[in-house]
Amino acid sequence: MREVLARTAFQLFLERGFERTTVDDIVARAGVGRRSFFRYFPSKEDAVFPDHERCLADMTAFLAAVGDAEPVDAVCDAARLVLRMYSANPEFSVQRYRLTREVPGLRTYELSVVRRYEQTLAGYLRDRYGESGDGALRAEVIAASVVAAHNNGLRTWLRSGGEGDPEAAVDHALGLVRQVWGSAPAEGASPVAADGDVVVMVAAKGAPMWRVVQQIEAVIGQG
Amino acid sequence: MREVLARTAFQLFLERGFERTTVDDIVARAGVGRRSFFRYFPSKEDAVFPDHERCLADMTAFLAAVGDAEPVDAVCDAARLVLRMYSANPEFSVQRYRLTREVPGLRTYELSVVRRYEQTLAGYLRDRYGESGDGALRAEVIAASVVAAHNNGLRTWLRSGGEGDPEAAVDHALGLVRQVWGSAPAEGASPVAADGDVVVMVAAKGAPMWRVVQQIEAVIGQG
DNA sequence: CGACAATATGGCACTCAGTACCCTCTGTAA
DNA sequence: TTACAGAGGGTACTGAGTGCCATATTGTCG
Repeated sequence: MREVLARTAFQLFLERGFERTTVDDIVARAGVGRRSFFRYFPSKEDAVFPDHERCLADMTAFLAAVGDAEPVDAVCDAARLVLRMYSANPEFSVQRYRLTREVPGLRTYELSVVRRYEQTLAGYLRDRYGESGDGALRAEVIAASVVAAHNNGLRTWLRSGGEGDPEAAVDHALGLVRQVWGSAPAEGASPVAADGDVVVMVAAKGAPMWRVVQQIEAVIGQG
Repeated sequence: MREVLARTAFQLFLERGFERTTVDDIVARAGVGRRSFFRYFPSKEDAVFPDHERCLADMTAFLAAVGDAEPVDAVCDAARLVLRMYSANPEFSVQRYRLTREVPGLRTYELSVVRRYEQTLAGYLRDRYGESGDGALRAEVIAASVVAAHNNGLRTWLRSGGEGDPEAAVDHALGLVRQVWGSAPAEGASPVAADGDVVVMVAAKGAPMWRVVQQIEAVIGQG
């Protein structure tokens, strides 16, 4: 029933546009009562994103289950759950993308959903980094970076109409974040230095010690 | 008139809460017609953030005026414009912060405003970095990082009730971003290397050339 | 001074999202 | 059969936001 409503609503949104479709239109075509619509969807916008609640729960569960993996890697993997939700239904995702671009109300709604993902990631990182010092700051900045990178890759794929490999675009985008935040095997290079490699470390004077240590560990494979 | 409405509305929001205050309540107390309210504010939420449009325009103008400054520094400075708007009215900003935290509708609205700042910054960075390669990706990730760092510093100050120096918190937060993204005079270090300084740069093997160059330029002062 | 245009404001009626409350139907257990 | 529970339907209401038109108010020209 919930799915019937979501499907009917989406179809009408594509036909007449989001704002020119009333809830009465939806329930009329679906053959149910108006009250039932709001039982399944708290708002008209929710019918456009019927699967984000589940995905958010999946992400929370995923982060609760990852053990002592590198934190940045963990949140990158968590972000990939969202990508998979999109890539599971390419046609739907592309149509929804186009719809969302055009409707301010849907853009705003999507923002609030994205924000919840970001806060989920930030909460995990805060736990890992600790509240002391700049832990919370790092957590929030990294979470924002991961979300921005993920969305960049995702949108690249969506704009292409769902052609090609979405994982590749997102992996590449997340690679930049992992690289910058120190958990990074840079593309084209082996993740650890082999014996005899000449490793030149470059850092700004006064770079914080945790970053220096993190970089070194990443290169010599002690991370 | 616009300011009278904003002031009256905010006062009522503090007294009765946002949702329990109707537009009719506002215009009744302000002594104007209901229609006039929506002439000045497209929505009830807008009355809570009456100065963001101007600030957004200021940011756009600022970015259009900065010359060939280091891009990350430029967007950090642009973000500080927002901070200054908040710190210009500490009492109001703190009250609004508390109000916004409690009202989902206001949180969502604020998100959409923050997003516009982020897109303004990203647009500037895109121009600077160029569309080719990962320019757009870097622009979006850096913009998201700057916004996240700024908001972290800002919220730290707002949570403290407006005590202390907001600039310090935001400078510190933005310092992390500038540091990570390569335009960084790390705290406590001189921004450029002096003659005879021993500068050891540390980078992962295979790090992209633009980052290495950027780091070097930042340290030896050619950027 | 008066006519007049332009802009600002108020009033009214309407659409529509979202909510509260209550009703009906259907299936199940005793 | 009654008793009950839970899903769905109907009705009426609040309140945001819009369109349209009437009414000041202001400024300018003759």
